[in-house]
Amino acid sequence: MILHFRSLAKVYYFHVLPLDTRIISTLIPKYCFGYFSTSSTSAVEGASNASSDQAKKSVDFRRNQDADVVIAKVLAAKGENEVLQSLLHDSRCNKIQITLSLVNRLLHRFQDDWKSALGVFRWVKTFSDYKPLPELYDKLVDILGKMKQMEKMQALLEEMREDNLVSLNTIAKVMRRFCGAGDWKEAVKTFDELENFGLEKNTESMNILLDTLCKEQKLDSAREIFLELQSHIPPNAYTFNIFIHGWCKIKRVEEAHWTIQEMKGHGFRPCVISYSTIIQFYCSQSKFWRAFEMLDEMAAQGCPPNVVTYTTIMHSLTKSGDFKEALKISERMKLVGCKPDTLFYNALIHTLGRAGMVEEAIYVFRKEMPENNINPNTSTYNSMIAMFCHHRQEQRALEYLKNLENSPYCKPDVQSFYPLLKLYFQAKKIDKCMANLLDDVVNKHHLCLDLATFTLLIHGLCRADKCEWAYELFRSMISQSIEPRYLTCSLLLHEIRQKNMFDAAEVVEDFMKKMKKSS
DNA sequence: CTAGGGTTAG
Repeated sequence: MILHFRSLAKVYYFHVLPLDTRIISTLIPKYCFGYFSTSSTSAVEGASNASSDQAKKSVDFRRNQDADVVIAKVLAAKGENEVLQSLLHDSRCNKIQITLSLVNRLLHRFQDDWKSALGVFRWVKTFSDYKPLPELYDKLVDILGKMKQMEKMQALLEEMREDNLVSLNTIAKVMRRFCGAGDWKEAVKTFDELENFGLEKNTESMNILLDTLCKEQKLDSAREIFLELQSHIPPNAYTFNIFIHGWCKIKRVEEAHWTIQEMKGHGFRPCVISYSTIIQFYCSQSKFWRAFEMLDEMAAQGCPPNVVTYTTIMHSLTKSGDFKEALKISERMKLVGCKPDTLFYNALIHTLGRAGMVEEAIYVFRKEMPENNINPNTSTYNSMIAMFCHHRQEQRALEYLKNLENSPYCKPDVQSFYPLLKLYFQAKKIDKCMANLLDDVVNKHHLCLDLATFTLLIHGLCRADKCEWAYELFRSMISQSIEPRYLTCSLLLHEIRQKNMFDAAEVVEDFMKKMKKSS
C-alpha cells in the first residue's frame, strides 16, 4: 500500500527554482551547495556534432522548465477537476506549447497519481491545435488501471471507443489491469466484447488474453477458455509457448512438458523459446542437471540453443556461486559460434566480477565487446562500477562513471551511483565526495532517488551521527510518496530522540503509526 | 502476443 502525503509535500513546493532542484535542496546540507547545474535531462541519442548538441540542450532546457511550471501547478491542486481548473486559469500554462514529449513527461511524472494525470490530460485536450495520440490515451488507461480505478478506466475506454481510438494494445492493457486487480472474469468479458471496439477475435487477440491469464497464474481458467475457443480460433506456436511459460511460473513443470507434446500434436515444432522457458525454470530451482538434459534434448530435436538460453544458464550458475561452470557455458557458447549480445556480456561481466576476475572483466569490456560490435548499456556500466566498488577501487569506478556520463548510447541511472555511495559510507568519506556525488545525481542528471538509495543514505547517516540530514531525506521520501521501511523509521527515530529533536521524532512516530494501521 | 541483468541489510 503506497501512502500519499500531498499536504506534506506542498510545504516544499513554493520556490521558483526547477522542481528537481527544489527536492534536492532538502537533501544536501547548504554548505555543500556550490552551484546549480544547467545541463539538460535528456541524453543525446546517437552521436551528433557540438553545435546541434548545444541547440538541443537549450530546447530541452526550456521544455524542462515548461514541464516544471505545470508540475508545480498540478501539485498545488488536488482532484482532477481542481487540477484542470487551476491549469486553465494560469496565464503561464496557457502560453506553453503542447508537444508529445511534454505530455509524455507529464504523464510519466504522474504515473502513480491518477487524479493529476487525468486532470493534466483533460487540460491538454482543451488546446484546439492539439490532438493526443492514441498511445497517450493508452498510457492513461494504464495509469488508471494500475491505481485500480476500474470505473474511470472503463469510462475512458468508452470515450476512446466513440472516437475509434481503441487498438489491440489498449485492450491488452485493459485486460492486464483487470487481471492484476483480481478480476479475470472482467478481462474475459472485455475479450468477448472485442467486436464492439471494431477489433477481431483471432489468434492474436486470443493469445493476449491467454498470456494475461497465465501471467496472473490463472492457468486453469486459461486452459478452460482455450479449450472452449479451440473450435473457433486456431492456436499457433505462440499459444503453446504462453502455456509453457504459465505452467513454469506456477512451478508445474510436468504440465509444461505435457504442453510440448500437445504442441507437437497440433503440428507445431517446439522452438528455442519453448525449451529455453523450461530451462529457465530448472535453473531457477538450481536443478542444473535437468537444464543440461534439456540441452541434450534440444540437440536431439535439431533445435540449437541461442544466446538467451546460454545467458540464462550462465547467470543462474553465477547466482548459485558456481563461477567455474558459469564461465564454461560462456566458452561453450563461443565454441559453437553463437553470437553474444549486450545482455550476455552484462551477465558475463557480472560473473567475472563475482569471481574476483577484475582484469578479465575489463578485458571483456574494452576488447571483446568492441571487437564484436556490441555496445554497452547502462547496466553494463553499472556492473563494472559495482565490481570496482566491491573491490574498493574507487578511482576506477569513478572513471567508468565518467565514461557512462559521456557515452552517446546510454546515461546513468540511480543504480549507477548506489555502489559508490555505499563505498563512501564504508570508507567513512561522508562529507564532500558524497555531497558532490548526490548533487550530480539530482542536479546534473535529474534523477529521483529510489527506495534502496534512500535507505542506504538514511541508515548510513544515522550511523555516522548525521541524523539531521537523515531526517531531511526521510521528509523528502514522504513528499515523493516513497514509503520508508519500518526498520529505517525506527533507526531514525532512535537517533533523533538521542539528539532531542522532539518535533522530528513526533513526525516519524506519527508516520510509523500510520504504517502499522495500513499493513 | 511467446524466453534472458543487478543493488540488496550491519
